[in-house]
Amino acid sequence: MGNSDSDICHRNMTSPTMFHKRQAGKSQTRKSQTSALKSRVMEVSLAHFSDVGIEQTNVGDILQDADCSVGSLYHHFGSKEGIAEALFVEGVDHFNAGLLAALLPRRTASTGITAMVTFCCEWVTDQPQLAAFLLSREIKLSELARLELREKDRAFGQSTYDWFAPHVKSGELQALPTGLYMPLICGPTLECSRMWLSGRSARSPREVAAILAEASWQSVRKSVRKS
Amino acid sequence: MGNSDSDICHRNMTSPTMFHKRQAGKSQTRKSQTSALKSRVMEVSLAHFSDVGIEQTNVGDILQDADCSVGSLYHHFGSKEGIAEALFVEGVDHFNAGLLAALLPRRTASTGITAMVTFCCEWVTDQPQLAAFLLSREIKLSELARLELREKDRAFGQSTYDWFAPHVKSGELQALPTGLYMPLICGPTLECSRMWLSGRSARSPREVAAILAEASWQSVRKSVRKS
DNA sequence: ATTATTACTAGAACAAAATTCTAGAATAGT
DNA sequence: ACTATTCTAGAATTTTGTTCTAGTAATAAT
Repeated sequence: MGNSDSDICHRNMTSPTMFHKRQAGKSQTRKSQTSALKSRVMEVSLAHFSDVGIEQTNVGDILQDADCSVGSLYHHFGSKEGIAEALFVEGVDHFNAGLLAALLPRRTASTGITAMVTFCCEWVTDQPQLAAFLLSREIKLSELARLELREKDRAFGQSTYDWFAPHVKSGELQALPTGLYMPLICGPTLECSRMWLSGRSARSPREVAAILAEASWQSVRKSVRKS
Repeated sequence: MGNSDSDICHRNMTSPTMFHKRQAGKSQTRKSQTSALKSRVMEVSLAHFSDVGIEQTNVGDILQDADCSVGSLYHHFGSKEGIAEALFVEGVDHFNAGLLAALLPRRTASTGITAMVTFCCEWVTDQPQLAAFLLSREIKLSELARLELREKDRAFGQSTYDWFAPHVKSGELQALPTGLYMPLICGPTLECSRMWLSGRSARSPREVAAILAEASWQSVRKSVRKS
């Protein structure tokens, strides 16, 4: 008798709605339900994406794990790639903001470089899933997102350069093409991160942060050397 | 009149063969036809993969561009990922071999490091498609290929370490955890490569090779400094 | 030389997965 | 109260990767 309600469902029932509200929850406002749904989808998707990649992740799993309907998902994100895109933009924002927050307060070149490298290492080690996803770069961004990202990138580059410039002028840092500071300072760290995230290395970025910071500093400082 | 042969084709024709031989070519040996087909598929696939990624590439396009049938493709590669896997292994072999060939003959630490960085820059600049594909790392390798790759990786790491060891002992290079030499030496270069390949930077790796080489050298040399 | 075996090619058929479509419910705006 | 908009739902469709069956060329075996 308990299963009566599933028995009476009509074959080929066309009306998709009857009693929804998957969340029996105490009728929160629709707005908050919606945003909860969106972040649930993003959270679940990130787990899948960073685990098996975007391609191997199937929408059905996301739907199930996030307890979301097809309609809702496509309404909010447009496509599977759309979810990836949202995650990507959010991740980049978070990382950039953190890095700037770590860098800008530093008053000397060497503490600034150290802060950058250390922040990278901490960030990657603390949120390996997001890091793996961002570094994987298997995302096909939409034209819109691409532009948005490029602008963010530009602004970020500008901010860091504004910090660098005085130290270059004062002779602490080498004068280099603008686009080379980031690769030189963060390149080794990112490479270590990739290796750790993909299991090719056992040492987490955090564990080697000090070495990386020192090496990066040596690579961009302007120094007088013996020999 | 010319189109008669397409008119007489039966509806629901079940026999798939009639007059094959897509290549009207002067009946080369089957063996060479086959290997030509395989490399055509790989070439075409690389172009697509590096352009839009593996996921976004669809098998139909590869089939068409390489003038290959579904059957042949799956006979030779097993799946879309199979093509990617073949490309990946081939690419890694080529890169590793080239790097070792550039490194091993060098007799001093500084010329060796310079040779490594320079080689990376040249290689990436010379074959941007393959480089972009290898660096994207969106390939889901089979268990078999994964093991094969890990072994190659190990052997490669060993070879480079054998070259480094004497220079570490002699005090020219810093003593570092084994896994850190590659990231420190090639990290900045790879980061620059990624930026150039994805259009975020205008300067090709080759153009900045000298700067990168010097910086990497400074980051791993053992030096006595003023200040 | 003839037959058996194997490697390869071909494309229709199939299956699985992404996305669209239709429609109803909740909310906001007037 | 009514209209417009946003959101949810899932069936229906489309797209796309892969399998299957069948045939051909080349090679090995007898």
